[in-house]
Amino acid sequence: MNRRIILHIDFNSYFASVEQQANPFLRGKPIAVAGKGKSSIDIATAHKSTRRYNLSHMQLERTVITTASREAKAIGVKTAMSSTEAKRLCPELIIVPGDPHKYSEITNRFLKILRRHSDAVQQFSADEAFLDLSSCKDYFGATIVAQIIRAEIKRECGIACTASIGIGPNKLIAKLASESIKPNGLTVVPPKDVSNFLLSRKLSDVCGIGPRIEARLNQIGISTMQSLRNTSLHKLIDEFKTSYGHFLYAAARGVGDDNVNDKAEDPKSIGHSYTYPHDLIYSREIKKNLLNLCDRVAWRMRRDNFIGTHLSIYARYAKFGSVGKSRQFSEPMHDGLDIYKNAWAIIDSIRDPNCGIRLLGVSVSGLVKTQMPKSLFIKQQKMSHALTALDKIQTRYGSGTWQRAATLGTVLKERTSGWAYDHEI
DNA sequence: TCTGGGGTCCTAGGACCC
DNA sequence: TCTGGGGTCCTAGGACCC
Repeated sequence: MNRRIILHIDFNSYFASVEQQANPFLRGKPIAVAGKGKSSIDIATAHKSTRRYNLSHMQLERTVITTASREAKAIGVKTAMSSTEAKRLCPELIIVPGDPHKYSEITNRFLKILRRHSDAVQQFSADEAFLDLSSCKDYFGATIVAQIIRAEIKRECGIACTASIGIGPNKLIAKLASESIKPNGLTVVPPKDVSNFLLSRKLSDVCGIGPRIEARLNQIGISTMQSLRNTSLHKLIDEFKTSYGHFLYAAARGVGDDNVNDKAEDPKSIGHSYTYPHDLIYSREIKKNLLNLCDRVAWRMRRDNFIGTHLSIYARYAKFGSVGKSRQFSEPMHDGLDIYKNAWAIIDSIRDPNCGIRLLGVSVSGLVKTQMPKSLFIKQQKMSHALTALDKIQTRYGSGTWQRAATLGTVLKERTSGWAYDHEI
């Protein structure tokens, strides 16, 4: 029988740990990472007056905690808590703006370590991965590998970075195991222990059962893993449809996917969204921020050689209603202005002119990998070099140091030959 | 209890085609 | 013009993950 041994590894307080590793001043202190920092036009004014390691009041208002350090968690600061609430709870909390580049560097280092120990490594998120350790003789052998991995991470990623590890016969059990002891845990659940281990878990511990599903399960009298196991497949399918019903039935029995897919798959969509420090009211400011988002999406598409045909736009209003619309286009998009042109047509058709916009989102899907035409590619390379240089300036001097001319009080007007800037406003 | 930003997958209904 | 079945595409919305 082809029995698998799967390891799941999860960095503890990942972003916060990386920040503490990078800056000894932050070690041992309650810190939290919030927002992405320096990511949009309108954040600029909010950012200028801040000290290096704390977000301004204005930025604080509309960001949530992405990661809390161990010290902050001890005081009750949690992921997804609003920054203002976190600060109220823990006034000495140091809030650090997130730095995705820094984290992806550490993630690459982390994945490199894992690949020394298995050919099949599947990255699950920035700070989580699955490894197929079926080549180990038994669970004891896999446990030794886990200890070596942990020692290597400590040595190569830094003392502040710790990880929890779970080992089990499939991804479902391995992940539940790694989450059962934090931080720095190592939990091994061989097949003979799966049943008892699973019954000791809560419904919401299972990856795939969120708060809504949990509430629905409670409503039909299922509140524990045991009661889920006692429920017939027929009843689960009746309540949750075929695919999800089968998932729940299998999960209750510890049956899950054991295929560690080590091929990095192409993304299905590329998007950006942003919550503005001030609500966007006028068409002009919506346009300039929309163009900025479209530029960022297009930039990533170009960088990774994607074109896309499906565009989704999302807006959240100041009073918390929201609208979303998506549309399929026959002409593939790869340019910021193309995306902007379509995005504005969509948003203009659906938005409520009486409501300020709190959040704007742009996402392109229907992605196809393509080799750009050479002339276009050279042009884009020049543009990409320019943007890289501009990004560096922005990183050094703060957000808003540069922006497209079109977003400086001008709007775009369509001409027969294409799009042009026009001083309409 | 509505507080981000990056994603994924699933379902349902309508339109359209053969 | 109506009726029926099977299939696909498009769009909206919901739920989940970190």
